[in-house]
Amino acid sequence: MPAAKYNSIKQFLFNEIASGRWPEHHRVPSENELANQFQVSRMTARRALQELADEGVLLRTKGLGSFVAPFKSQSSLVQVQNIEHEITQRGQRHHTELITLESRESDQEVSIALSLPIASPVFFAAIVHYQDDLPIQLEARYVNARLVPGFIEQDFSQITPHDYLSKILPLTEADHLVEAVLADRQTLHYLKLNPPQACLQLTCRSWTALGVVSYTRLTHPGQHFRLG
Amino acid sequence: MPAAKYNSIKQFLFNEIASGRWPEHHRVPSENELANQFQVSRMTARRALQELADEGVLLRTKGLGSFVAPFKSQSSLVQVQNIEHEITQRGQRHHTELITLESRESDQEVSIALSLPIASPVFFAAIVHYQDDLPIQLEARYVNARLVPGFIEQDFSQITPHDYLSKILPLTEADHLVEAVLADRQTLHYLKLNPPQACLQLTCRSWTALGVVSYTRLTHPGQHFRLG
DNA sequence: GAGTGGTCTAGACCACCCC
DNA sequence: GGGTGGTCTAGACCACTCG
Repeated sequence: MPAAKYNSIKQFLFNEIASGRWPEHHRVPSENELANQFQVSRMTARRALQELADEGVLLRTKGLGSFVAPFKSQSSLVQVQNIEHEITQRGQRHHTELITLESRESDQEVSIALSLPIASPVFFAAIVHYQDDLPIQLEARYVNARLVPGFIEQDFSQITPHDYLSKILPLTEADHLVEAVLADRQTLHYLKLNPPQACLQLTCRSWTALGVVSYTRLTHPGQHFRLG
Repeated sequence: MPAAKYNSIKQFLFNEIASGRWPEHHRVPSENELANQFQVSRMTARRALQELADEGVLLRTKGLGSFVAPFKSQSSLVQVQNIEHEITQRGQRHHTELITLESRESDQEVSIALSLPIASPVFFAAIVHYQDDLPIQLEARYVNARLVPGFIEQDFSQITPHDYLSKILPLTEADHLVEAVLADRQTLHYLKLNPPQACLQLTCRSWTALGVVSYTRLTHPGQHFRLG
């Protein structure tokens, strides 16, 4: 089955936004312009714009046009992804320690989570977040390299991965899984804990209209971290 | 401006469902049937069905038709309080073991949680919830005795505390705290675990307009319980 | 007045499902 | 084969915004 025309147009529009060529509040082509450009009827061009508006990517105003919507920040659970904000808002100091940042091929778990074929190019980042001098979060993040090719060139001592992704992409949604786990050897080491140690572990996926952007495991020491 | 036709059709469909005349999985009229019935084009009838499907009210299958979607249960976190519902919905058997049900005087922690003076009359219930034969939740619940005097006379092998409270009171809200803890001796015993064991612990308070009704600690074995 | 998005029409072809 | 939903077309009228 061939790709639907309205979907091609959606992807074109989304790419312009995701690549940064169209910043927030940028005016996007009108229904008629897209209809001419893609040689489709106005109803088909309209559907692409309308669905992106439904997904929160565009804002449309009668008589004015369609515009790139301001990129969303977080909802309640996503605050955990934005731990820097959490910490600084409490008046404490946040800093990070970069453990690794590298290109990998997706294994089975990551492929499933990111909806990619096995051995697809992904980036992996591991970072420890500190609240004052207390290690409070171990972040292990896989990113779809095709959707965010610039990820691996970032300086994650200056910006957190979550902030970086939020700035360049309109993240439309996220799903979360919360569980309690015993810290393994690496976690004990990076979070400077002594066994046995219960940790609160969140597994999150960030979405855009084009698919899953990142798959992240956030691990927190149980005695220093609660989710309200 | 007159009401949009597609909106009138949406409201008609929604009313049939909300009134109970069309139960879950009931087949709703097809696009062509609605188009005839309301004297509109198929595209307009289609829009009504499509938007209701986007909103999760209908499920549509090519070649089959459109059907009333199963009604949503409560939000994810509240499901935890209603673990019986969770378990039975997954097609597994739920039963409970009552450990204790007694009158107490509130200590400092409970007094603060229930907004009561110290040594106020409260009821305390401890219950183990089983999923099939696996202990999956240890419930420790304090209830404001003044607000729910009948609590202590209930048979909690027949009804869960949460169901009982939901039935006699309009619970307006609940707040939750999620943390990871190492199981203590009692928890290990009642949940039949071997140390060391990480547990996901939820602390919840249920409110009505009159004040805090109950203060509950729900403890789940980490390897058998996730929060989605 | 020109352009925009919002609604609507009367057709069309297709893939899918069930009989 | 007949009905369903999924996609698409080439028109139309409207209310709105802006210059």
